[in-house]
Amino acid sequence: MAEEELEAPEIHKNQTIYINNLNEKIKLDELKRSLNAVFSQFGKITEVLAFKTLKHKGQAWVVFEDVSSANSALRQMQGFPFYDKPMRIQYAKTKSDCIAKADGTFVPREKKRKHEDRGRKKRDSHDAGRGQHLAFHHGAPPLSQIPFMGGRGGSDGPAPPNNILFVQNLPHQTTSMMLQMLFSQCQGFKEVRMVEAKPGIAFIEYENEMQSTVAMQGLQGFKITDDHPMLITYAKK
DNA sequence: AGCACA
Repeated sequence: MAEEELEAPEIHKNQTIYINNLNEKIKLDELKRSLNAVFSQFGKITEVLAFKTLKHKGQAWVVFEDVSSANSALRQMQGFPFYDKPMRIQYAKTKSDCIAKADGTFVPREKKRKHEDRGRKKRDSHDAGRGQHLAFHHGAPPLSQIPFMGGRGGSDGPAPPNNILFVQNLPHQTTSMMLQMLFSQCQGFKEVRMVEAKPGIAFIEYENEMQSTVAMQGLQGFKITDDHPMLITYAKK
């Protein structure tokens, strides 16, 4: 008895993760860019998918090139506060089309045909247009501004730039000295303020917004410990 | 809650 939760060895892993409990107020385009921003630290992302239909609101699929990336993303970002809601992450149930296409195993699903005419396999061979995906520019993050601070304001969009940054998801043992060492590397650094009453968060002040923005982009998702990628947003004014 | 490939 008393075996510590041995994770079932038979979870069917997938290089695609399925995320739900996402903030539904966020526009799809922004949501996908933010997901790309947070998850690209775990490996190359092939595609991020999200839909706005009723059945699919608040959910997204992030397709990695490797299962190992998906695996660490799943474990490390589980419950990560994202637009003020903890992400719930699982492996996707099925292989993503873009992966199947690269595999050569893609078989176009027929949409609700009553009679399946299985006699016809149109040009099945190995067409599959390989390499038509890789939709994301992971090498050069397009995040001129990382927008997942919709949270408190939600519908009013991302918090406006601020020379003060708000950092969340810090591990408990974080000290202001650690943060100072990290954030003082960026131009314009002024000071770190931690809130004793609230572990896990900090405020980092820069001389101006340009500088705080650079720092945010540079340190977004930085892990002081392995299971706590920091989430940096602009502080509310 | 909700597992798709628009």
